[in-house]
Amino acid sequence: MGGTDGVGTDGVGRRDPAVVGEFVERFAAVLVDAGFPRMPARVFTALLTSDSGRLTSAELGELLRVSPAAVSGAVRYLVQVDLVRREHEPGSRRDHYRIHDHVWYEATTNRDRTLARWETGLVEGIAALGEDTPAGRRLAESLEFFGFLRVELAQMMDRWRARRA
Amino acid sequence: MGGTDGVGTDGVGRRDPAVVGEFVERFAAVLVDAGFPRMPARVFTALLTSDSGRLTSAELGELLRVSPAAVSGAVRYLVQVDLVRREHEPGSRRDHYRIHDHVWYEATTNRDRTLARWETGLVEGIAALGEDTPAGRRLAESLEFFGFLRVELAQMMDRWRARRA
DNA sequence: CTCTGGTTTCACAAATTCGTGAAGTTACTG
DNA sequence: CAGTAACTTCACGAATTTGTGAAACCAGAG
Repeated sequence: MGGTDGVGTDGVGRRDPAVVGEFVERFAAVLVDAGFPRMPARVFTALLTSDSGRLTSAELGELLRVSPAAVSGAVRYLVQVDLVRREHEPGSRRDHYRIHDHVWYEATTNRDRTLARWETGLVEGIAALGEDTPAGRRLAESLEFFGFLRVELAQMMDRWRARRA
Repeated sequence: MGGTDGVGTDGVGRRDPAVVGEFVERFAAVLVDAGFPRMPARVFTALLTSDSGRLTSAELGELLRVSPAAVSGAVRYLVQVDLVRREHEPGSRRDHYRIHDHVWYEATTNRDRTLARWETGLVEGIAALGEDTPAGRRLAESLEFFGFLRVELAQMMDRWRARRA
């Protein structure tokens, strides 16, 4: 452990590990009851609150007091959903995990994928119910809403990018 | 059971219960791995696919093959998060549960509440980390993003309302 | 005021999820 | 070509969640 990064004193050095740790737990809890699995939520928050935005598996384990196996699983999930990138440091054995520079941008993109699944689901539903039935029409309206949402979200993210430039 | 509503033949009467039931399960599954608790997801989908958009506890139980207790719990959750309204039919013992006319509008409003919690969480985090640190700045940016998102979502919903009129 | 249909609450059992320890893999190092 | 550090996978035990049956509870009807 180099002690140069995220865990110990970094930059300004006014970081109180106890306070930060407590915050990590609180914020992770919020994510959890928004539907996040617990361990990924904790790892994600740990990364979010690291100055470098980039920690090794070992550092995460130490920070959160969990086994390497737990870190491994959580990280797999986060990479899967594109909130975290694995960085392979060519010439070292340690993997680093970096939170995306603009995480929330990525997160929104994921939302898009979920939305798409909902839409195909709804299309099936409309077929099953018949589009001329009240229920069918309700589903059709839902479908339309999601289409609308998808377009709007894309435009919204464009605006956000513009604003950040 | 009156047999007039949602469950049996309604309106056009071309509804195949087996097919619909299968769809309910599939779509509920999609909702589940978007973070929904299972039973609420099933009840919600059942309501979504009923022609009347309004079913009794008993009808839901029969439709989904679950106990009254399970329905009770699921419905409590759905009312809690404002996706379903309880209707008390003055002069009868049966409660009816109605899906909101424009469910997704309501759902978005809820999202707003969640967003607010995230924001307060982030404010705490910035305090814990110091706003002059890299991590603090990352959190601050996140906070700004969520603020942006909240405003944009509101405007978006206005546009949707407009479009539907 | 009692009877009865309907819903909710409670304690428990079943199923799932979660995290650990230990063994297994992979790939730098000497 | 070992030796070893780091990560991953696997099987298991613990804890949480989920749904059920049964009893309690409420409210309308006779």
